[in-house]
Amino acid sequence: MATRDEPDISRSHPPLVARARPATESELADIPWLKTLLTDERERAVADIKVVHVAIGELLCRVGRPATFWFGVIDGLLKMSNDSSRGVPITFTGVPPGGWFGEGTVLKREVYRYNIQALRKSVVAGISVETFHWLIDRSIPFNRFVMQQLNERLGQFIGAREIDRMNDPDVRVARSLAALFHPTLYPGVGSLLRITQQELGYLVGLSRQRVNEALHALQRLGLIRIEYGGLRVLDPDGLRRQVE
DNA sequence: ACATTAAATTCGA
DNA sequence: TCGAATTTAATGT
Repeated sequence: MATRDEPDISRSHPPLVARARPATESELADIPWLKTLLTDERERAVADIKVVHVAIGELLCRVGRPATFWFGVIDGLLKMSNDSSRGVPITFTGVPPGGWFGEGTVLKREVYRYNIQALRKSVVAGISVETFHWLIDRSIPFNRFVMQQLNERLGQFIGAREIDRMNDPDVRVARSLAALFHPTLYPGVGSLLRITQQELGYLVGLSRQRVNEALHALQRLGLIRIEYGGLRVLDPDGLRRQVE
């Protein structure tokens, strides 16, 4: 049997909160919704923001834990998976820098309904449920940002169902890339997507080799350009329009 | 699975 | 502190 090329998810849940620290200026600059707030709102939000560094493979939140934070990715890449406890993963979504998540569960003060795992060494920010609601109660731009996230994510999950059902690996990679590269939902991502072929493999559920082939196929179509340690998206719509 | 190449890190002056 | 040497990581076949 070949060496298992999955990240080790067996480590236990460390006290993330204990490791958290306030955000630096440059980290604050990477939080899209912060710019839309009024001065006093921004002050309160900034005071509440906690930043934590998570190691590769580390779990940020787990199904069933009570929601205490609204999370956003500053740097790195997270994998959101909604997998049944035994067996087949249902849905994967990548959360690149600039993406914020958990609003659904935080809004309803429920428990998390998915696992969040760091696909690479990442920097994650979070604000408390209390501050989240405080902002929801008074800032319209903030509401707009959250609503946009919700709406886009809904579309993503619907789209993910289709992707899971497609057999053609090239198309699966294309569509997954299109999902990752979503300017509205992830303003932090430029046209350059820093993701290794290995990571894409985890995300899409294919071997690294097959991903490599698929990427070259997409490059031949002029949709992307392969670069070391990542790739450049040249034609997001073209990726999205790939059909089996 | 293996060979090649890019990038990150170490180390010596 | 610079850059050459070494190690690690990613790619391509």
